Amino acid sequence: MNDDGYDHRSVERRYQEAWDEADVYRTPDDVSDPTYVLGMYPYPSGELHMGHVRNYTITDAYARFNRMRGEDVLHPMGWDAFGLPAENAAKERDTNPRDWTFDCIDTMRGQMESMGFGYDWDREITTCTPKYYRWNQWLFRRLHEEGLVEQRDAEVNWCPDCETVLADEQVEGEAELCWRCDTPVEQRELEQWFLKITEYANELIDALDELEGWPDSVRQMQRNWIGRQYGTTLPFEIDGHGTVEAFTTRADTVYGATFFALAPDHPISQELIKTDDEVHEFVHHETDPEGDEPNGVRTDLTATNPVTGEELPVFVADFVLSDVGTGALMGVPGHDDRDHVFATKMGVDIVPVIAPSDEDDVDVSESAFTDDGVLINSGEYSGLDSETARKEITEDTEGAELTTQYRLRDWGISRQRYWGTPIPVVRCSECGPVLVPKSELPVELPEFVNTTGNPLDAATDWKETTCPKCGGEAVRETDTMDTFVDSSWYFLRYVSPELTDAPFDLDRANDWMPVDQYVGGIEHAVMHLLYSRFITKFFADAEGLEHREPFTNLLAQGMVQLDGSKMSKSKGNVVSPQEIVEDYGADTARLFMMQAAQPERAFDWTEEGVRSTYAFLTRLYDLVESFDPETATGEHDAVAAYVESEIDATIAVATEEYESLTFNIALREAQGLVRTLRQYADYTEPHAATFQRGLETAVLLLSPVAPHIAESLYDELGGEGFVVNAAWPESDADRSTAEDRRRLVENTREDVRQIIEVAGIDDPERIDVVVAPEWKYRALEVAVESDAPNVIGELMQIPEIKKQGQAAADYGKDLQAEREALSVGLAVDEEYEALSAAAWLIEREFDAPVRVVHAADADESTVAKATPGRPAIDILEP
RNA sequence: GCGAGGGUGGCUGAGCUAGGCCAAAAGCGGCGGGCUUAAGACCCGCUCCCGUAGGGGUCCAUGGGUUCGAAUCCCAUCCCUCGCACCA
Repeated sequence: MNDDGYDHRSVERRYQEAWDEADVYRTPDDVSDPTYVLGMYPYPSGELHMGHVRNYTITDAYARFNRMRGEDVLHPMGWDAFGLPAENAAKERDTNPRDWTFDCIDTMRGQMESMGFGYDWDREITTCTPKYYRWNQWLFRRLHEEGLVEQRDAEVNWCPDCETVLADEQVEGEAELCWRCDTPVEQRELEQWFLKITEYANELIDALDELEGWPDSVRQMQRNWIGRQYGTTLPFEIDGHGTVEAFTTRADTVYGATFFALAPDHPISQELIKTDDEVHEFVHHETDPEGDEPNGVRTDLTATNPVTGEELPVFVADFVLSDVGTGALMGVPGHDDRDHVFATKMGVDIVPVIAPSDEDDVDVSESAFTDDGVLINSGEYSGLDSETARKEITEDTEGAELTTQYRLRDWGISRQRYWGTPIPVVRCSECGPVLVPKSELPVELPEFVNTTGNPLDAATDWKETTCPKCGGEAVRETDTMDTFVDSSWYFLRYVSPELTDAPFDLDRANDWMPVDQYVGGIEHAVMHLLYSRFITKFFADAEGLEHREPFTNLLAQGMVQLDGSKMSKSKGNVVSPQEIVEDYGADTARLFMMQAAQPERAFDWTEEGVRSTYAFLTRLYDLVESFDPETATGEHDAVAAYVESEIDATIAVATEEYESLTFNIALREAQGLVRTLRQYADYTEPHAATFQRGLETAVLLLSPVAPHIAESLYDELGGEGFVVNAAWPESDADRSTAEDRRRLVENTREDVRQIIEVAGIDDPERIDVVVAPEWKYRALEVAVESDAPNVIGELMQIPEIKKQGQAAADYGKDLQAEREALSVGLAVDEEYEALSAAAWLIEREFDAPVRVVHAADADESTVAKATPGRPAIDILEP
């Protein structure tokens, strides 16, 4: 298909084999503190898609860059191999999840290899193997030992299509759809195993502040998810039903409480159903928690306000949620929007108790005033500001307590599916649930049975066992773990994937962790990343891991789109990586993706972009091929000096950009260098050593992203060994000086063009570029440093300047006028040199000889116009 | 509603966390030129307005402010994207 381009197929195959043979991506166990670069491991669907390619190209390029800079690098890959799709696929294809999964893994590993991703495959992990998941079971035991596992009946999210429970995090949007299959989620009451992530809620939220290597958006999402709120629990007496605690963040508004409300499934509501027909009617028929309107029914009960002693009417209301706060609340219609709506609807009093300030009156008849302010109508507390009042009211009130509430719930990990880690518990009629002893781990999955329910229920031989405690008859727990348990610690397993007596080697993990750069999709902002942080903290507390956070730097990579929308099978707008590799090669695909946009931004895949990237690689290939140092007999002239300075500038910029993972900018530089080299060869006979260095530099700078062709060209240029192991090019160029030089050259060329155009010069005979006299640089320096009100006086103190007479006075006036904007740029010699080196560009463009001259060698009226950073230009017409 | 991030020249999109080097990078598209039998590719320019020597004008969502000076800082408004949401 692309017969015009270089032969990517043979190049890529050759080096993939060579790397493999030389084992170049291996990270030996004895290296010390390698740079740990990790992409989120994939679910082995059997098909590598563009999102994967982008994700793993980022980590691969970064890993290669670090390796070339002499770092030891840990860059492993594995498989998030448990999960429901395997069960569905097995049913469809009449096979079993294990065979299907391993087939998929083999296919995907092959696809990754064809992309040239450099992984240490000796560290590959596969979560569906007993040697991995036994450590999930071990982890479950350890969590249990530390009191962080709990079994309880719970109202759970149930996906009828997946036939399993979902964590809150796995239910999406207002419509409450399953994150995997978009089926509306139902509620069910089931006995569930929970991991008490809430015990870590405070640290999980507080430590976010220190995670400076994470995007703000992700940190904010986690903060929201954890949802910490400081407030007060107040005890309300309800006669005949005892004390009911109500949580409020606004204890300062307690004098404005005019009703009390209970959730429909609150125990008291449930009791009232039996005796109160209206409550029964409401709870069973009218309640509409999904609706926008708050609905409720008045009961015969009253609740005693613990601060004022007032009796408040008690309602059962559907906007009160049993899993928020205590499932009961005090209603303050004057200062809460929703309470206001409800009170208006039910005809409850609305009393203002907070005013914006001392003097202000507040009108709450139409809408609530929800800001903090000053208390009014609040007895002894009137006149206090909201914050103080909250504190005092809480302190003064018997039974009131400062309370912190979280939105975060414990992590329900029970899944009623086959293809997951069996929860290592046996249920004994005598002893209840008993943990499977450590010595009997792993509890391995039985053979798959194709059935409608949970295959583990159907596996009778497996299910029926004896109690480890009393030896009596017992059955195994048939629930398996959420696969997020697998991924909550897999990054630790890579450190010692074969270890048989612990999940990971502690000493090595202490040395190698945390992951220096983690890369993956934003969809894991809460779930996976929160669980991983939780489990890491647990390992720190329980197992002596010396790190409390797993990922130092996190990059959430953007989407790969087609025509502005996400690629997806359902939309049928998928570009297959395999086809691109076939047609253009992995290097083209990788380079195109990396240069198209910053890694965190979405970008559009375009056929045109791919073609032009391929054409670029082909041009580079041809340029290297056609270069013969023997026949390149050019001098080391001004042009060569220019090319050299460009090589150095390119290295300086590209290196910085690679460091910050802004590959797009680094690659633009590298591509710019190739263009410069082509122009060089086009314009004159190149100087062999300079040209050679330029080509080598371009190849090295491109190699992290386009490794195959880089190997081939590196070899062609006489490089030793693999480019993978080559040293990153060095330059002593300073980026800002390099940029000053480029700007000077660009501005000067621009000026020449403008003059020629505006003055209507058709065919210039000669172009003189005159650098400003040295004393002006000196004067500029003085002016920048001076804080005298008028710089001219100060300048005239300097003999060297003073003797310039009127010229000095004129320039001094200019400097004074622009006083605040002045800054020192290049020195006179640097300017002269930069311009001399770039003169050929002007010559070539206007086909006229260019002289770059010092002020001393030029005519006085011309020199007068030259200033530092802005040479005078004199164009001679025939 | 709450929170986060944004609104830049025909389009895409840098710069804006350290205000002056910003009429504002780069790419695309468009225009002109070179190369070529020709097309493509490639190379060189131009692409807000005015201007016969590098000048001037207007400009970075809108309106105000700070400053000698603002795309860059502050305030308000409008719009967009994302996350959370009857959260007490």
